[in-house]
Amino acid sequence: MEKKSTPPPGKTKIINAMRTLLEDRNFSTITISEIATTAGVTEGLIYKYFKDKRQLLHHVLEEYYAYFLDQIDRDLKGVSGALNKLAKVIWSSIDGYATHRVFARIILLEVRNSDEYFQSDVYGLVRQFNKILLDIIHEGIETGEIRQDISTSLIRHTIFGAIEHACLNRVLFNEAISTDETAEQITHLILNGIKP
Amino acid sequence: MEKKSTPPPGKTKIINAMRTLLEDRNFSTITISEIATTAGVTEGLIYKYFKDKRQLLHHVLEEYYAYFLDQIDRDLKGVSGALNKLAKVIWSSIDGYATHRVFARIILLEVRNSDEYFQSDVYGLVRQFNKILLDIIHEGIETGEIRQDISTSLIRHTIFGAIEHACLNRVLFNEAISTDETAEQITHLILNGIKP
DNA sequence: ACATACAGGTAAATAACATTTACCTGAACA
DNA sequence: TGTTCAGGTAAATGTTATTTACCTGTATGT
Repeated sequence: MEKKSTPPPGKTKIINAMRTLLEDRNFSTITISEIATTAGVTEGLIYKYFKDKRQLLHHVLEEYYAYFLDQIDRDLKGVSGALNKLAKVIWSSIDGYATHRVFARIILLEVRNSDEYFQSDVYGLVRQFNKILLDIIHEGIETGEIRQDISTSLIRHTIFGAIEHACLNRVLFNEAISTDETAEQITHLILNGIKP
Repeated sequence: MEKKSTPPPGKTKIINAMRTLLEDRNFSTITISEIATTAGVTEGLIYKYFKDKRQLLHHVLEEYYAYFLDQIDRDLKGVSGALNKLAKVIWSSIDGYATHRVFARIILLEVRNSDEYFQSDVYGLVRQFNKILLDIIHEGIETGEIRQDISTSLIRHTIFGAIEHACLNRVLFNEAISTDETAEQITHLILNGIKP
C-alpha cells in the first residue's frame, strides 16, 4: 500500500514527456531542456526524481516492461503444451512491440549500449522473461515436443532474434507489419525449419 | 589509383585510437579528448577528417565491413546449392563477429540508434550483404530447396536475428564463441526447425 | 630562385549540453 | 505555532563536442 500512493504530478509529466519525445526521436538527440519544456517543468526537477537522463529512460522502459510481462502471464493462462506456449509467447512478443513502438525502440535500440542497463531494475524484468521462455523450452524437451540436439540457449536466441529482427525493421522504417501473419510465419519457421 | 595514396598518419592514429577505446568501452562514454590523447594528436585534428564523433564511428565500421564483405565473397566462391550457401553465410557471419569483437559491438549496439547511420556509406555495404542473403533465399525457392510458404524477408530476419542474438550475448558478457558449433546449430535449426 | 598554395597539424575559444546548488512555498503535524 | 518536508524553481557550474584562427614545411608553377 505504501508504494502505490500516486506519484507527484511533475514526475508523471516528465515520464510522459520522455515517452512523447521518443516517439520520433532517438535518445541521444533528446536534451534535458527539451524534456523539461515538453513536460512543463524545470530541468532541476528531473534530477529530483532521476539520477540522470539514462535512468529516466530505464524507468520509462520499466513501466512498459512491467505491463508487457503482465500481458504475457495473462496470455499464457490456460495454454498447455510447450509448442502451444511457444507460439503464444511469440505472438505476444510481436504484439507487444507492434502495439508500443516506443517500447520497441527503447529495448531494441537504446538501452543495450550502456553498462548501467544491465545493472538496472528493468533488466531484472528482462531476465524474468528470458526465464519464462527457457522454462517452456525445457518443458518441450522433457515432453519430447522439442528435439534435444540443439542447445536450449541457442533455441532461445533464435526465437528472440527472429522476433526482434522482424520488429526492428518495422520500428526503423515505420513499416506496418501484421502481428498475426508475422507471428504465424516465425512460429512455423522455428517449429519446422525452411526445408520443404 | 587516386584514392589509395596512403592516408595521413594522424588520420590513421585517430581511427586506431577509436578502435582501441571501443574494445572495452561503449561509444557514448568515449570522449573526443580521450580519442585525441590515445591517438597522440590534438582534438582539432579529428574534425579535420571527420564531421563529428559519430562519423568517425561510421568510418571505423566501414573499414570492418568492407573486409567482412570481402571475406563473404571469398567464402562463397565454389559453393553451390542454396542451402550450402546459406550454411556458409551463417558460418562466415558468426566468424566475422567472433573474430572482431569491436566490429560486432559497433554494428549490433552502437549505430542503429541514429538516423545518420541509415544515410551513411557504410549502410550501403550493409544493404549489399542483405541482398546477398536475399538472393540466396530466392535461389533456394526456385530450385525447390526452400519452401515457398514463408515470406523471404521473414526468412532473412530469422537468420540474421538468430546470428545477431547469439553473438550479442557473447559480445555483451564477454563470453567466448565457438564459431563452428554455433554456426552448425543455427543452420540446423533454420533448416529443420525444432520439432524432432 | 621565389612567391604561393596547401596538406597536415596545433592551441585556444566557444557553444551545447548535463548536472548541481541554493533556495522558495505551502501543507501536514507534534 | 513553529518545524519539517515534499514538490518545485532559477541560476550557477561542469563536461564535452565543435569551431576558429593560426603555424609550418614542402611541392609547384613561373
